[in-house]
Amino acid sequence: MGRAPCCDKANVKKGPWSPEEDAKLKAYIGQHGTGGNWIALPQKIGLKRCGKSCRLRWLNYLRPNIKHGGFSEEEENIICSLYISIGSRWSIIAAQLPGRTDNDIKNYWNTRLKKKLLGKQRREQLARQAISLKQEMKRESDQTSMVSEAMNQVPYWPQLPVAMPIANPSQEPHPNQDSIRKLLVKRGGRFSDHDHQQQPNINTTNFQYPFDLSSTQEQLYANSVDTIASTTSMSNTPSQLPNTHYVINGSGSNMIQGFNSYPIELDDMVYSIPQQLDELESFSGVLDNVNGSTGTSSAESTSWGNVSSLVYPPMVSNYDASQQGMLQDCSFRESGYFELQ
DNA sequence: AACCCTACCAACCGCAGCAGT
DNA sequence: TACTGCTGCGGTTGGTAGGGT
Repeated sequence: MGRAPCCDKANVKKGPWSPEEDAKLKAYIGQHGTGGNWIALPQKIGLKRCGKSCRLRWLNYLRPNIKHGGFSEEEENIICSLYISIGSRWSIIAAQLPGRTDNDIKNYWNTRLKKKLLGKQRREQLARQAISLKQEMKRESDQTSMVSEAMNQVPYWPQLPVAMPIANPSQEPHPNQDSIRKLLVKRGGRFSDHDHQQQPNINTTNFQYPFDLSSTQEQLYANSVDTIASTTSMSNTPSQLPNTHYVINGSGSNMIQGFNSYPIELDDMVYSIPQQLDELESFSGVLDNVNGSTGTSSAESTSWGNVSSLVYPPMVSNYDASQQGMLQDCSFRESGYFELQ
């Protein structure tokens, strides 16, 4: 029944790897590969390490052609675009960036990109608030003589949609669910029994990324954007904004789109993200909810088939929605999409 | 010089799905 | 069929370097 225990946890070394350990692991894998069994590997080499630890060390640090730090602007754009599109599926995002590991990208996002984007958003919102305050003061001074009339007016700040689950009217699987799933699987995702078998093999020295390593960063970026855009509902929902078109698809694809047919600059992206301020933080949370996932990881290992009938409209502050004139434009289409137009 | 704070990053941990027995 | 190990993934933690006071 079963197999031998993974490792004796009381007898394994933890913490930073020494150069000697690195050399041993690198030399062994370079010569023999991992043998498809990370658990047995440390014993073979004579390392007092857990197999998981060896695997992590190899994948994140010792593997050939690994790049550390120094993310380019193109790479930043790719990371942001994909994060907005698919959430914190770091392995899929990493598959788009040659030499980058999911851990590296995750760290880079958490320590820099997230702050960069949030900071940008906050500055932008403050600027908008200042303008609005000015307008409001002007409006009030204009209206001091019309107080009684104003009492009968429609409230200035209209009621906005709130983040409540809304039943998907159609209950039908989204037609693009399959293509999206295929894309993510192709990128190395894990979404179903069938999909799992198609994961790229990363366990030997002849590891290859699932894309053309000769591609330039620009091509990679364009490919990532175009591929995802082409697999989703761009064609039947033309963009109304100059840069982007966002759809929270509640009928199964659990995609939030932020793509058009040309690259989105980081700055543009900040302005076109529909949610305000902390919404960026909760992007993955929204995805979690849509996925029905209750764990800490965002949609980790969630089957697309589980996604069913919940639609979470983006939360937009009354203030910002009013400023942007978006209220009347927020609508549910018959198809079950919620759109910001 | 000493302390504190912040940012960064390597590594660990727990979970989920698959596979072997 | 049930149990349990293996693998991969994403979230989190802890050590450390660097800057400020």
